[in-house]
Amino acid sequence: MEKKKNLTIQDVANLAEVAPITVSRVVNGTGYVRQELKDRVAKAIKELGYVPNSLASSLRSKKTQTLALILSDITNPFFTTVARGVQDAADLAGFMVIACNTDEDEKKELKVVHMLAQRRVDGLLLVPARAAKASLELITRQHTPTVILDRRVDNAAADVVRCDSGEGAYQLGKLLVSLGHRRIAVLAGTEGISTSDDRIVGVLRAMQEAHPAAESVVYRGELTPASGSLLTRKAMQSSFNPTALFTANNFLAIGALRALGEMKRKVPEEVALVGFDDLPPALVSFPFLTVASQPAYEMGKLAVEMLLRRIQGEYTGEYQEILLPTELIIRRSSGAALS
Amino acid sequence: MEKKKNLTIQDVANLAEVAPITVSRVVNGTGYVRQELKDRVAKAIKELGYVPNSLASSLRSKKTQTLALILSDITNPFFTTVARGVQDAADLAGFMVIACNTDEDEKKELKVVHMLAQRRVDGLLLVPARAAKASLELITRQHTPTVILDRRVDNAAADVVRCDSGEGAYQLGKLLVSLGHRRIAVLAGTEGISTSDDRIVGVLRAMQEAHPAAESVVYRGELTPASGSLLTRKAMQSSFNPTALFTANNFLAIGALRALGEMKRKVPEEVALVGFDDLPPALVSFPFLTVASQPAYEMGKLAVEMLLRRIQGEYTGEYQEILLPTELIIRRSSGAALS
DNA sequence: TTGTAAGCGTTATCAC
DNA sequence: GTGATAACGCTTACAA
Repeated sequence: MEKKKNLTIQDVANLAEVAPITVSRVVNGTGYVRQELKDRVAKAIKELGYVPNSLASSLRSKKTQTLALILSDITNPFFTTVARGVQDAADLAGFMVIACNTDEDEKKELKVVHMLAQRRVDGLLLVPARAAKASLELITRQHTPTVILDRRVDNAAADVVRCDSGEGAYQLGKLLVSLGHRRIAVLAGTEGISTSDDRIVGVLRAMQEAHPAAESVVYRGELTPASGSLLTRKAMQSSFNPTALFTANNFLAIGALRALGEMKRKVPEEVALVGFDDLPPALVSFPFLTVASQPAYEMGKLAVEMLLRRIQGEYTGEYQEILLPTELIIRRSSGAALS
Repeated sequence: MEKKKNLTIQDVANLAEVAPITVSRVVNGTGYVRQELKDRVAKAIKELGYVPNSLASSLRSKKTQTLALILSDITNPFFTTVARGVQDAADLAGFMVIACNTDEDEKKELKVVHMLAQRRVDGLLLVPARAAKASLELITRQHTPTVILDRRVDNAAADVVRCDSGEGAYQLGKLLVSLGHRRIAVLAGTEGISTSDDRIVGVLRAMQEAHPAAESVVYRGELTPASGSLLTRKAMQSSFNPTALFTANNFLAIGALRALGEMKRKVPEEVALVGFDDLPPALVSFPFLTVASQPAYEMGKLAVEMLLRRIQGEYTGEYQEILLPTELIIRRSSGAALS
């Protein structure tokens, strides 16, 4: 039977005939150490197969070199891409990332934030579930540097990285109007998710500006394909009889497309479809949807860079908001001008 | 300015007028504590807003309640789904998950495993990059309970959860043969990735069994859409002139489909296409690909359950391998029998 | 440039 | 049931 005892810095120190602190300095590259000692320590570390215990180190130094990413659902390709941006940027700086799902549930979110606070993660990247009130309170009390991602939250003690949802939706709305649409069904998430709220406002503004007589009906539900299908059926079967659909996120668009297919309604010939969030090129063989695309990977990367600046004390100024533009990508689903 | 000092168990103990260890017992639900004291402690915790420091706790108890998931690319929907299964199962047991990407690079993998070892994670879920030799050595030396996911590795000191790639590929091969195909191009990852290797063997076996005269050519490259496109062009432009394509993973299939579209080759009329790994329903409006589907979510969940049994000492027997079946899903891309 | 000593915040161990 | 004490493995602060 092997010994289970873990090697400590003391073991290395003994073998290298130096003090533990010297080993620490070599391992972390802090302070001055003669080359000869460095070599001896390095040799001892390799010989023993010593792996430093970062729990002890973190306990003392109050740094965990760990960030956490809290989002609604890692399964959504938009967030998956954000996550990859986060991980790559964290990696470059020597940080690891703990990723957590909230499923848009404020209670789960609070639970998760509490667990992360216990672990003393150095910083948080949060896609807030609705108001995220309790979580943000906890974060503030604990002084955990935080960047809010993708969404707006009022008076949060945190920096923000998000896209201009209103403007993106406005552009999509203008496009639909310019193509002759006067009756648009808007499918969105439940109230309180700022992206959905802003996007609704954006399309509606475009319609009202361009054509006072334009009508629209807003349908709200969860941000899932199933919900997208359901809302689409409701919209298409209502007396409203829309000629175009606007979906507030990618999953809603996928659901809408599926429902329209099942109802044998041709897109874009019979109904035009535009939405938010492009699907990653890696996932789509034949891009079809007209969308306002958000730079997901960049958002993740930027958010980490901002967070690290706070953590490392390079920036201590007021809370900032980085507002990124969306990109309008016109494809077949929006169709040509109505005849 | 607020005090930055974190509250400790001692502060709670003072306020509740008990010993620190009693607070610990209440927080962790270990040992007996009178209800009255429990209440006093709970009240003190709430009043102060005390958040236990799990670094200290882990240092002493040698448990971090943390698992790590190491995979090639979180951006691949197959792995995203696995990750979600992992996170949900870990969540249920009160564990958090650190997710890391290796990009199929053994060096990155080793680096990541080393960082995780420093953090003393309780267990590892590893999708090994090729042989993963160095990583597995480190893991073995550190006695970190590990489950190998999705792939085969020789003599690893770890349990395994994966799918029967050979059998799945065999079924797809049989299907193609039964549809009349005699010249099949096989697109796969580079040598050493067990899933690709096994799948190649599987299709080839089906072909040779059913029809000795059947031919096939294997094209190897990265497991990306770009690589899928490239290999498809090579295959289609060669004198081999295949009537069917077999892709060893989802990204290769997407790339193949894209290339075939650009080459104006109709699927399945001019070329049939079958592949491994279904795309999650949430991502596809109109499922089209004939595939051998792996139960990604289940795999993640099972792997965690297995790992937890090891960690909690409920199972100490020999290393096990759970070999899951794939599901053959026949859709339009494989076409009907050749005329 | 190197070392000594103390302490980070818990929990294991053993006593009461 | 509850508590005192030491220990987990490292780094800070300071001394040499």
